[in-house]
Amino acid sequence: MEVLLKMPSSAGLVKEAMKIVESSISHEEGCSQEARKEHELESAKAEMGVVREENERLKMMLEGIEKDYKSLQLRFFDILQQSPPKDNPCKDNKDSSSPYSNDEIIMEPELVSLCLGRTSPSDHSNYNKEGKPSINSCSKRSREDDDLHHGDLKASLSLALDSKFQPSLELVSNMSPENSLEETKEDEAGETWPPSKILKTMKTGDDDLSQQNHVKRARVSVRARCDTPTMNDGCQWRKYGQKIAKGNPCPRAYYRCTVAPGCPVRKQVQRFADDMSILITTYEGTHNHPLPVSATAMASTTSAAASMLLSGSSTSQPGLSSTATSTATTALPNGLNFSLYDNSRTKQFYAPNNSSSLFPTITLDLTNPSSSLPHFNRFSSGFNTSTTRFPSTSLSFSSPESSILPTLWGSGYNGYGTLPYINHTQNGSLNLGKQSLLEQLYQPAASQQVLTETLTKAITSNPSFRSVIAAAISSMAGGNTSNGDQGGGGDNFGQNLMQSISANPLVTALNGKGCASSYFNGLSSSSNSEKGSLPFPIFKSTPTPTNNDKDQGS
DNA sequence: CGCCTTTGACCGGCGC
DNA sequence: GCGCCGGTCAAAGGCG
Repeated sequence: MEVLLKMPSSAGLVKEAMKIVESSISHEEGCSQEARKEHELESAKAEMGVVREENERLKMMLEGIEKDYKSLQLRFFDILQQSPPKDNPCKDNKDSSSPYSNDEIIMEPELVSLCLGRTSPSDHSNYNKEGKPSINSCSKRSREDDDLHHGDLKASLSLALDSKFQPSLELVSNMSPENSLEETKEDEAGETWPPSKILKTMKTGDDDLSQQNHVKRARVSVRARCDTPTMNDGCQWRKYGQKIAKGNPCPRAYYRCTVAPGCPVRKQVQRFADDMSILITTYEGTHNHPLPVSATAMASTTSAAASMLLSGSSTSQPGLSSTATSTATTALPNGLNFSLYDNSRTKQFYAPNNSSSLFPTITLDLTNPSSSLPHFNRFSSGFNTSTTRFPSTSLSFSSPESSILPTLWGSGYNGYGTLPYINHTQNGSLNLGKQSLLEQLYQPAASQQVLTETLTKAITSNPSFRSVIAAAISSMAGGNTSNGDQGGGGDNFGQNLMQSISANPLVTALNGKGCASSYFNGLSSSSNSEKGSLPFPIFKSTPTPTNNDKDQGS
């Protein structure tokens, strides 16, 4: 639009120049060097003609751009008008003829569900004595959201940084609660993972609810190298069972969140059969209580991954699920690769066990492929991938070359250099090849431009990818100044994200230093209320001298 | 004493 | 209908 303002002024300058030239012509009549002057005049006129032509071309271009802009603007408003606010499931839950109706809402590709484990104590008031969400609070919150956002396709990522520089992480997704898959699960069924006895009553009472509950039991499986029985993800867990699963000599342990009574979140921990050093932790459900700071990062990541999974499982994303070829790899700038796998053809995904195939499962592979796992395909061996009722998705952030963020990911088990390695193989696969996204995020400012373009492409190409990026960034940054601006439209999400990244003083400091670990080290030494633990203790596995299978938060 | 783990039993889903 | 398997329960015992 700057050009638009300048163009008329430039045209005016041309006219004034013409006047000056003409006046000079009349003024200099009768001079002795008339021929020379005329020559100059001719050349000046020719020059003016060229400028005029160029001016006309620019005007034409400007008009075209203006037309395109207006048409796009009109289309944008049309889209906004054609997508009215989604009804709250608390309002019309009984009206849903299909049990998947709410899923469709959740899986709206333009919506980024990042409502994760609750960190705000105020939210705790929304739950009743048993720690279960109350319907009233649900409807209340949804009403507030509706009033606030009027159903706009808005999403914003807010990284809150409190005064003590604690990594108080808050992911704000300013959609109505029904767009949060896990919140919906809790609100609808009252309990995400109801015991079998409760399920019995639910079956007799409301089949729709049970079906919805069944459908939405998305799981997030995290694979990480860990020499301890479990990963320390910040939450408190109580072991309630152990089983020998078929096809794996290592027993599978079942844990239940004990941070708050009645918390439906459970996790399964099992060693990878082919590589005992790899621990497979499968999370299911949503915490119905404020999470410890140390647990928010993992909750963010898993929740966002689950959101990505569900969004991809229902919406056919052109270029991802509908690719005719089994595999398509797109090389993006700065070494960022997108590998798209058609899961139904290549069976590239893997499931930790057979049971996971009963539910949509997303796998976050935090192992370093270069260390002991030469290729991702290795995971697919030994797993039953033939009878999956729900597609599985695996996400791996990989940086085989170097070990970045060792403090972040591998503080407890140094030397593993655990790196996120993304493969999205449910509908598509996201392979962050030589350089992981996170690594790029913390590169020096020299590649900032390329990074911006890369991120913009990635964000805009796959809406679900936004969730993962947001979670990853939030997991890394852990804190940021929140300007409270939640009015960013869905189209602006990527832009807002980039602005958040660039405006983030932490990232700025990182860019200045060019070293993430130094930043995190400094952060960890600056202030820490978590008993000396790092501010991002996800996947930190504290070496336990005993054989206890404890996985208590730090 | 309270919390935790262990472990066998039980239940439900699924395939044959 | 039966067996397999995953998931859960709950009693028993251990530990701080």
